[in-house]
Amino acid sequence: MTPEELSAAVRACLQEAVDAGELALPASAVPQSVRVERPRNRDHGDWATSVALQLAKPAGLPPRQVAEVVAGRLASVAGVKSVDVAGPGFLNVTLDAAAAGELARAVVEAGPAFGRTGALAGRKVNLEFVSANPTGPVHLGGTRWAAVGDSLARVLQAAGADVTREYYFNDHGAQIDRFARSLLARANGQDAPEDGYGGDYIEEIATTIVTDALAADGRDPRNLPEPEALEAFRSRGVALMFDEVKKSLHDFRVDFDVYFHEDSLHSSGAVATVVQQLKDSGRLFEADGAWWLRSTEFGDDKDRVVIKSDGNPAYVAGDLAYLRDKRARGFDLCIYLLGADHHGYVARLKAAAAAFGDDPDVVEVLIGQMVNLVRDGVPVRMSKRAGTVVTMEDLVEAVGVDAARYALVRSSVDSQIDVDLDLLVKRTNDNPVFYVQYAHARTSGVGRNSRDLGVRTEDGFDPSLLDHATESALLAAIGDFPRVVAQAAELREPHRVARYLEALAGSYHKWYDERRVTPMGEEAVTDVHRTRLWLNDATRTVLANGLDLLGVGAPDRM
RNA sequence: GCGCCCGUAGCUCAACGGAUAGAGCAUCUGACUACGGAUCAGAAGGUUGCAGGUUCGAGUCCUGCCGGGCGCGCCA
Repeated sequence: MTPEELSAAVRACLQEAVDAGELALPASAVPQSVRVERPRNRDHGDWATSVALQLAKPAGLPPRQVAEVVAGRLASVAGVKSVDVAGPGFLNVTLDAAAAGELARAVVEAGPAFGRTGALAGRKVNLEFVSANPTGPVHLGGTRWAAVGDSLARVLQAAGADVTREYYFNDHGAQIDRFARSLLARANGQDAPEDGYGGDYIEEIATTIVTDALAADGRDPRNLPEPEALEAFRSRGVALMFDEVKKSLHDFRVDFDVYFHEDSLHSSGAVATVVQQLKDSGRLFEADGAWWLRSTEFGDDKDRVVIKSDGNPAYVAGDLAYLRDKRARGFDLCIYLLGADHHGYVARLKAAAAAFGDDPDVVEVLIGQMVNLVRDGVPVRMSKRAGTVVTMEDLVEAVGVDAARYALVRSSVDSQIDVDLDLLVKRTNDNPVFYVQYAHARTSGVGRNSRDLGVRTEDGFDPSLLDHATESALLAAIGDFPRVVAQAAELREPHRVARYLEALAGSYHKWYDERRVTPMGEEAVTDVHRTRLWLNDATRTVLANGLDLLGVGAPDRM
């Protein structure tokens, strides 16, 4: 029996009780779906629901009395072993071992599909994340958003959404000009300008640009007149940096469906069109020589300049056109994953939607807190000047993709997290990813061993044999997976999957310690071995599906 | 000053408004002569920053403080 089936059974019992006049409840008070959860304390049964507590008030009865009514009916449902009313009115349900054990087969047969739901079916979602400026490599903060964003995309897809991963490439404006000037200066052996970029990578790119140009046609771009030289270094530099960023992301197993170039919004005239539309609809006003969007009408804390007094579009102009573009491409939900230093954008992006008469709820902004670099327990301020910037490549080189992704995705984005490179390099066991991966490797090993000794799942399955406490705990954990995934998708919190996997791995290790799958010596193969192998394989399926949602490998051996 | 996030075990972090607040690491004690000990069993460790409030029930919601982070450009 799956939790979904139990939930439906509880609801049916409620409905019956209402129909029979045992509960005086308005039809609207009967919940559409009853929440069934694993109790924290295993003594409280396999599953629990607090529905009686919630219905006590509308029913005008003490909660325990409501619970008794439901319990009486639920106890006779096939597969339910016992129902207890506990505490203030919780319903604690224990399933027949056989009914609970059926889950093992269902999971194995579902395979990679187990955990997928239709919770977000029909939603066309644009998920924008990382979107770092092409003026340098992806740093630690961007790495967090890469891990979280990609995992969130996978979780949303598992919930049935149609997801496009998108990267907004800010290849337009003053920052890029500074980048180009920095490259040119370095190519000429000069220091970077005061407001420029000075990392080693600038030197490398500058050198590459010159070398490539000389190899191509023998013309040194440094000898061009300054405007042309700047343009040469700008376009080549951005392209090289872009390639490097893409490569880092790819090596981190994060590939975007769309790399959107901000510059294209300006060169295509999209920005001009959008500005004209806003002028026509009276959403813009002129003051101090500039054109302003009256975004305060839509919840922003101040109005925003869209066209600067020098006639050039301000950054928001690109945001406006970009959101229009996303909507025109058919997305009904546009999620932005941004760092805490951008939280001021939330109101602005919502206003960008509202200014066009669009529903602000199509824009959803997730603000993630910063990543601190720590060395020996002391926070290190990341600074390009001091050479203390840690990049995505540094992190991967130090701990590997699996450990890096897992460490960054297992915490809520609301929490600031500390990354201590020295610690991660020294004691990688600190990372719970190995606990989870080891559990998967163990399921694989058990499968290999038992099959070598002739245990075949297809020869038998008797779920009533799964009667040990560690077995009901493991089955309950397995059964919880679809709910966890759906909840992670709904709340946009992929870290829940990681925490769930740690608990599942724990349940598996405890079971492994208590129950043996592989026959000993000349022992004959029986349904006990076969049935346990089903449970082993079911666990392996869920661990693999869960790790996949995090973009972390599920090794067969470690 | 205003806005957003955070404050939970020694450390890093969890916990749809639910029952005795949980994991990992660190500390201590046990378990390999048969599935890999990257494991398991157990101990210790907490006034969930403080003070009020909401209700059957608050780490979670509301108000006010205290502490930390990040923002508040005709920069991008």
